[in-house]
Amino acid sequence: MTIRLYNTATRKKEEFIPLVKGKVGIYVCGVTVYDLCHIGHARSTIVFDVLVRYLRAKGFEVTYVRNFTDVDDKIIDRARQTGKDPASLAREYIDAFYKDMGELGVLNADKEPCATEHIDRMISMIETLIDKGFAYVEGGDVYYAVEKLDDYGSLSGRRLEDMHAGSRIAVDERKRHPMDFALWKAAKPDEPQWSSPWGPGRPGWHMECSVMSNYYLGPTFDIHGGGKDLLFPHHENERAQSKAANGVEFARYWVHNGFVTVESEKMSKSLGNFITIRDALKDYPAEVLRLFLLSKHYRSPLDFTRKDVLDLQSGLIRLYRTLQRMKTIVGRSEQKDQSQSVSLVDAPDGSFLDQFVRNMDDDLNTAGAVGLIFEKAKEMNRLMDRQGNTTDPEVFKQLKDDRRQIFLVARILGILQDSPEVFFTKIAGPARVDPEEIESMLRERTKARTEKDWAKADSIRNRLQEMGVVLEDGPNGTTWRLDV
RNA sequence: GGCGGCAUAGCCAAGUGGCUAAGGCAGCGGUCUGCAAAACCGUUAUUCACCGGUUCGAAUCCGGUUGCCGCCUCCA
Repeated sequence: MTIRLYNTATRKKEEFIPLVKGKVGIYVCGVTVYDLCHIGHARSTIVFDVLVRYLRAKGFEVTYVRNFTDVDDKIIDRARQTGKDPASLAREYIDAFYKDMGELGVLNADKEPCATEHIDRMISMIETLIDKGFAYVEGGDVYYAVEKLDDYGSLSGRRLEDMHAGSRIAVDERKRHPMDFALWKAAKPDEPQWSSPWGPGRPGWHMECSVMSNYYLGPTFDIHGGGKDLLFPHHENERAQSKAANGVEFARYWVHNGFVTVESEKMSKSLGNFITIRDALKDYPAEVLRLFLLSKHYRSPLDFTRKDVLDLQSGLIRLYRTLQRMKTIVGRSEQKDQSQSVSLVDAPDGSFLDQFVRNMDDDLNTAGAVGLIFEKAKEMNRLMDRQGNTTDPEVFKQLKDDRRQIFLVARILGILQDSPEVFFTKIAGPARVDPEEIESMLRERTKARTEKDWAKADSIRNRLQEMGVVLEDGPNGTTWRLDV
């Protein structure tokens, strides 16, 4: 069964057939490291994290490249404002990226290059472009001539004439065409700079991705990803540079994720509605955020509202309750043999795993996949309800098998990775209760209940409720948990 | 002005030509319980913004209308 991906270049869902059978090269535009990452960055990073996990689960050998843009106007500006050195500022936010994305369960890419590590190769590519007549030098700057590439604009579906007509931006008169863009920028005083055949300077933004993707994955590779906003001009220009320099096709499948809005408004510094991952993590456990970002199709816009996130949190709590219940009934899951006993590749038709694969194969329908997990959890609860106190080995086997399957798909989505206790603690916040005291109150209440002193039993329960403790009377006695 | 996308129940959200329109949240009724909690069962869209068209058959394809959004400038 093959994966179908929506290819922005053709505006269609297409069957994904890798260049080399069984192998996938994927390049995703990372972040410019001048500030903390926000939930929009989180969405993009998580979507491609899941894509890579899924490809691997399908048996592909994946080379995943995700870059850091560590030289750029914004970094230079921010460094100036804060009196920091641009390089150390970049380092600081690279560290912050790993910390924040790590908390969200994002795995590292195979290659995570910084632009500044590839300056020499960028210079070489610019030289090639000049030699081939696709670029020209003006003073210490080098520009790419968009008119020289016959299909410039085809990736983003634009025509040069249309853009020309709508453009109201002051055009640098050194450019031969208004849409020409800088490959190399002459250095201004006090800016990071590297020597080049055109004098000291730094590369234009698009160069790094052309060079690094080609360097790690070859001139033609399988998947290029990034946020929708990067389609133009960034990806269009990347593609133009590489195609012109290498004379072959660049990325074969272009995958773009949609934007995150906050309470129906685009995140922007001026509106003050920028939500950093760090701030979001103060309000919600990482998995709630992760699941929320995967609960809508990756290409659709996603509105981040408190109500919707909390609604989803309620759902995740229910999944964890099911897992906790499983633990008390059939015991802990055995991590080791999980991967051997269940597999994505030979799932029987119509089975849970088969349905999961069908959803994910269809342009990474994580929302549909999440729905399946809820259905499976309900099925497990039903089994546990029906079984009650008995210990039917058949039921045990079924439950364990169900749990293995849930964990298999949850690992691909990167959820349900906490133990239920840890998860509930994250939601309830740091414990303010003394377990000893609760146990003692519980004993008192149990005594009252055996004496059918309901008034006393209920008053104890109410007191515990006020302490944030919820009781559950079951056939095997009373258990307590933090109210979430 | 150019390009693109989206409109599915109270809210969020799958489904893109044909079984009874997934799932979650919230609500209501029920089972269980001394009462709760949790879980489960039932229930909440004869209908998928609106109007036409294609088809034996459309939420799903085509045309139009309305509304919302994104990109065209740094942006995940």
